[in-house]
Amino acid sequence: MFRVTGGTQGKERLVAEGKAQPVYRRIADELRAAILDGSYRPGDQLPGENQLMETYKVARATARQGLSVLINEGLAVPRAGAGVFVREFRPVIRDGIARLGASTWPAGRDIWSADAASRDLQVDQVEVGRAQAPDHVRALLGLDDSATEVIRRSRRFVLDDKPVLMSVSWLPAAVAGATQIEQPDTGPGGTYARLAEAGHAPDKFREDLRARMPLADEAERLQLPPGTPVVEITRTAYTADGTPVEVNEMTADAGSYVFRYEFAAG
Amino acid sequence: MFRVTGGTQGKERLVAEGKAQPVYRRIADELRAAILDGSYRPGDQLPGENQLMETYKVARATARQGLSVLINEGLAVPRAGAGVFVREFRPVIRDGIARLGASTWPAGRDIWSADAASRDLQVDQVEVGRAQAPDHVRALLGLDDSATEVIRRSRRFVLDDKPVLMSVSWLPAAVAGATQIEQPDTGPGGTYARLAEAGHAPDKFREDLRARMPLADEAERLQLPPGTPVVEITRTAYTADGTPVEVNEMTADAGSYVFRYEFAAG
DNA sequence: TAGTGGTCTAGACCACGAA
DNA sequence: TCGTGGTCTAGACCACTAA
Repeated sequence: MFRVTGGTQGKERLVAEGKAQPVYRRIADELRAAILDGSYRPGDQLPGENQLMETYKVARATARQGLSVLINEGLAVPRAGAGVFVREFRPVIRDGIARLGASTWPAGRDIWSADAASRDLQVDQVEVGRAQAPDHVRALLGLDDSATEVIRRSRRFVLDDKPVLMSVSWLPAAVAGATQIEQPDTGPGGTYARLAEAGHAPDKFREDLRARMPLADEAERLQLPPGTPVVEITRTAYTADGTPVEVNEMTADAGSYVFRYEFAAG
Repeated sequence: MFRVTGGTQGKERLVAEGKAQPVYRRIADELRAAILDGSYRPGDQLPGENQLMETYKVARATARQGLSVLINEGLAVPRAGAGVFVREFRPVIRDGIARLGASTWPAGRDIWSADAASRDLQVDQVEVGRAQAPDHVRALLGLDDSATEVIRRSRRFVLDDKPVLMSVSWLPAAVAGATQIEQPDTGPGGTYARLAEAGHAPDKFREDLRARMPLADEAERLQLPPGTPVVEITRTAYTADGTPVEVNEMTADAGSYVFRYEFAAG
């Protein structure tokens, strides 16, 4: 053989195993197993590209591809210049239905260490003003073409110096115009208290949740490492007579949240 | 210059733009913009590796890396031997709270085309039997060390020939033993009807939702293309006196579901 | 300063899908 | 059969982090 550069070889071994497994998958599988069985704990440094090249006798790109599997699975996080580390997962619980007193519910130990109270939550990048409602918001608010002006409130939430959620809220100008909702600071009780004062008290809520991978700009604004999905929540508030008065679109770092809903049987 | 092989060059252009952007990101950005503005529609084929190599005068690996960005963002799906295509998104709505009659709620046009009724749902890979409860389930069920035996029911749901959800349910043997819950077919009304007959009617539910990337074996069982997160739902059912009687862990294809919760204000 | 990941080149062989 | 993506080699230069 006078082949000078690469090409795939060594399939014999793989075939002999009965399963044609690419090398990079074997690397990924072994690292994954070591992470899941606790050989590497959250925060630990994993073997890097150079070490994997030696251990498995592969080219840089192949070692890299093996690591990229774990990174895309969200099990590992790369830090340029430092190494690849096992991801840590410490979410906050977001209670979708706050009205149910905690006492109503059995204590039931939590899976997640919910020390939310002791954490530091900041609000950031506040933008408030009038705007035209985008199509899907217009549909949800039931606005006809003659009244598409809305109050738009955009904010970012930062937990312990890490951005965790972006929120954009739309309210019909006919409902929320000329109230404190048009100001960055909505005052005590927030938007819903102001809506109540204006005779549009929210009475029912709908939340639609969807998970997907972030676009590049979302990943940047939320400082998401690769392998981190976002949860998109579309919340619509209705008055007692069924009129929609607010649509709130939230984009949350999936690694920072557990979403909890509690409800009674029919 | 007599450099024979690679290395990074052409940074001049990038610096001139004021932002050092790697080539593969520029490729990804331009393709993404074309997808988002509708130049490519869901299902359309995108330019492949070979074409991108020509268009941008880059090596195969670089073109590939550009495409991988879109694939990991879930915007594109690769089909070996065929090409890379714009992803189609047609989720089903899962209603977390079924008790609220549809009539209670304003019609409010849906964002998602919810034609769930006309789709074909199959149940698959059913496994029913006795088992030891894993630690976190034991904690949620409040089992002490003397009574850790549970009924385990594992199933997979397939919608229109595409697996969309895996479900594993655990019930204390003391509660569900010697009932039809131990059989693959639980009979009319299902598990909850049998629990009610046995004097353990579920009265309250808690659902904890979390999104993450699938592990390799989950991606395989759910036939998930890369760039697709899963939603992990941990549902606990309690009787009226607060005793937990079931824990159901579900793993759903995030691309197939929108999760909906509706509730009233406090 | 030494080591890490990030980006890139220029090739190669393969299995698979569509025509 | 031909084009596609999937896997792999063997290099290179860079920016960044940590000691």
